[in-house]
Amino acid sequence: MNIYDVSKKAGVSIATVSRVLNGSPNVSERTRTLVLQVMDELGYTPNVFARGLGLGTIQTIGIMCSDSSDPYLAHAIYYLEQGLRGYGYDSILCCTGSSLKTKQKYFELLHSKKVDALILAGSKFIEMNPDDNHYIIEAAKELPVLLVNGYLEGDNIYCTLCDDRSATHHAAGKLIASGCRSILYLYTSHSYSGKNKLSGYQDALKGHGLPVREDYICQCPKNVLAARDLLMQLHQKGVFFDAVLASDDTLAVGAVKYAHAVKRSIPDDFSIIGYNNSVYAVCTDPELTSIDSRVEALCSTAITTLMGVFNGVSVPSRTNIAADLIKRATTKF
Amino acid sequence: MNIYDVSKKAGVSIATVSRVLNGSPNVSERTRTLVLQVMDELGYTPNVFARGLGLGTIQTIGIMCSDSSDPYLAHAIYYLEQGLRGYGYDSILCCTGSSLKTKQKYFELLHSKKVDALILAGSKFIEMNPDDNHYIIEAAKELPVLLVNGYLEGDNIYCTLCDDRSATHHAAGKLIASGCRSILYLYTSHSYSGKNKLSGYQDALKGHGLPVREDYICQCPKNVLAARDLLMQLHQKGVFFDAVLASDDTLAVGAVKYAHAVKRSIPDDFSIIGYNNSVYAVCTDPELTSIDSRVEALCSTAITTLMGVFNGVSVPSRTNIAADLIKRATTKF
DNA sequence: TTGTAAGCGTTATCAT
DNA sequence: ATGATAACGCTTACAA
Repeated sequence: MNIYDVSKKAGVSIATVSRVLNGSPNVSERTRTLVLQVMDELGYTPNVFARGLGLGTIQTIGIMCSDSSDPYLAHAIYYLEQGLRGYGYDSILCCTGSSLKTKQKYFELLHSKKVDALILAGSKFIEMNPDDNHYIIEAAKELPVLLVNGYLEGDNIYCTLCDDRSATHHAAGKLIASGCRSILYLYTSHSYSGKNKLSGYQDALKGHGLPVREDYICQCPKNVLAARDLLMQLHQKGVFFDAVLASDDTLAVGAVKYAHAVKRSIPDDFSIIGYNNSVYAVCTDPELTSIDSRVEALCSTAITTLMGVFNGVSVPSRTNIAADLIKRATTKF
Repeated sequence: MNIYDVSKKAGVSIATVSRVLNGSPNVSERTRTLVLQVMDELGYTPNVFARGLGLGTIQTIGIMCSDSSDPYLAHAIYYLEQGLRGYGYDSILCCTGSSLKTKQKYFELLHSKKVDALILAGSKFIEMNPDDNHYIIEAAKELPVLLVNGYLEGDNIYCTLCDDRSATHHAAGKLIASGCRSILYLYTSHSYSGKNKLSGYQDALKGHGLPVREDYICQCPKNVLAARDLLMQLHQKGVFFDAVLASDDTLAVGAVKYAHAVKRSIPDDFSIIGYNNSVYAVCTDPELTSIDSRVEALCSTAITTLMGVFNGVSVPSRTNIAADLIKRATTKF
């Protein structure tokens, strides 16, 4: 079942069939309907490989993420896949893990599969050491690379990101304004966005004349119980804190559980702000105040940008989106 | 940069290059290393389309799921993608939503993309009306179809599923044994697995001589707050229940929040069991007792089965996996 | 408006 | 062990 079968049955040449297939205007209405009807009768579907061979493209975007089971990335994947499909593009997904080596390997793999563009979802793809990002810059010479919540400068590289720095700056400011003086900052990783979040927190403290104490900046695995236990330890060591600002809702949930365990009252003498405004934020009692990083907007902007690139429209190489602070019950404001 | 360039530079024919590419034994060691070296120098990568055209396959599996942002499915996608990649297969992902029409559309789409097999992840793909599943049976004539946690009988269709019926049967039994007499069953949808879960619950009640009351079987959107509010309403209406068995952890979290809101003590006068043993189970205080449906095992079994099919090995058309009951703090046992 | 024929880069089947 | 060459099914000049 191929284009020849259709052309034979319709009594036209394969070129005409191809034209119908590709919506060329140079086909008489009569022939077009005839061919379409024959296609339908035969249940014909064009062979994607042959088409890809001829066109050098296959309407497919490669999406890389470190871990599709992370709720933030899971949502991103959802929005990306849906959005791309709306433009007629398929998505091929790669979960890379977080080692640089595997990231590079999958990057090459997608590249060799001749995807039309590559979307790197999440802030995990940009390494601190600039040399380690070189492979991305190189590859961008051959296909557009989109970063969703990551930043890298380079030709044919487009970034859409949430203004994490302002978000934590604002959030920390609100905590301070509501009376908190010893705000613990909990984070999971030293990514690009991780760095920004941290600096927002630090600047807010400085801006209010509060000391930035290194021992109030704690790294923690992205895990509810790990966060709870970390806070318990700090508590037992006698470290005093009256608020937690977390780089992820998971950690903030851990903070709620810590407060329950040691019977501190939220938000009266202990405030908590999470990040991502995920379902987790609403699982706890009291429910979490959380920063909404607006994944959906991020993803749809990324896709709009990509389509612009495909259409030769001039698009910004970097788009910033402001975060929202969703107030719930773990803060006094 | 193609096979001709390599053949020219290596001074051999393209056939030889192709043989090297495909690891044919009919190549002298000298020629092989020479060709490999030239490939390396030229940075040659074979064109996937041409290859697909010739072979009719592209080492890619289509994965369909209703919503990749659902934690259960997100995990499934992760395990499937990783597992398939381990066998050298790419995954192309489709999030279908839950309407039959779009499911069919994406099914056709993946089919037309000539994926080597189709994996339907989650129980949302099997409709109650047998006619509506006909398209799957038809398509299975042309490529293997794998159901992860769904069941459909048909040629070239392979199912791996969690024994949901036994799981809820066992869980409800434990609740009854621990003194609960009015167990509310909360569920989200009438899928295949949904039906099984429900019947496990019903049989357990019957088995213990307890009445199965229709008004104790409640449908609820898969949403923490919706579940909480539903229980609040029931409570206000004066409906008495001393336990909730939920078809999803999300609903169980809602039950915890309900208990907090009306100040019922867990587990002393109110027990809760969730389903899926997701991160949600550990977000609440007290933490949820939950049924672990063992997605990872499900997915890896599905992949093993698929590879068996590809290799012409005889594989079971249906594999059942027993669930675990993870005891935490929302139950008395 | 339509048809012919030359690619596209592989794999596979012949010979040699 | 190696080389010619015919598929594979499509797109796209170029001709008509």
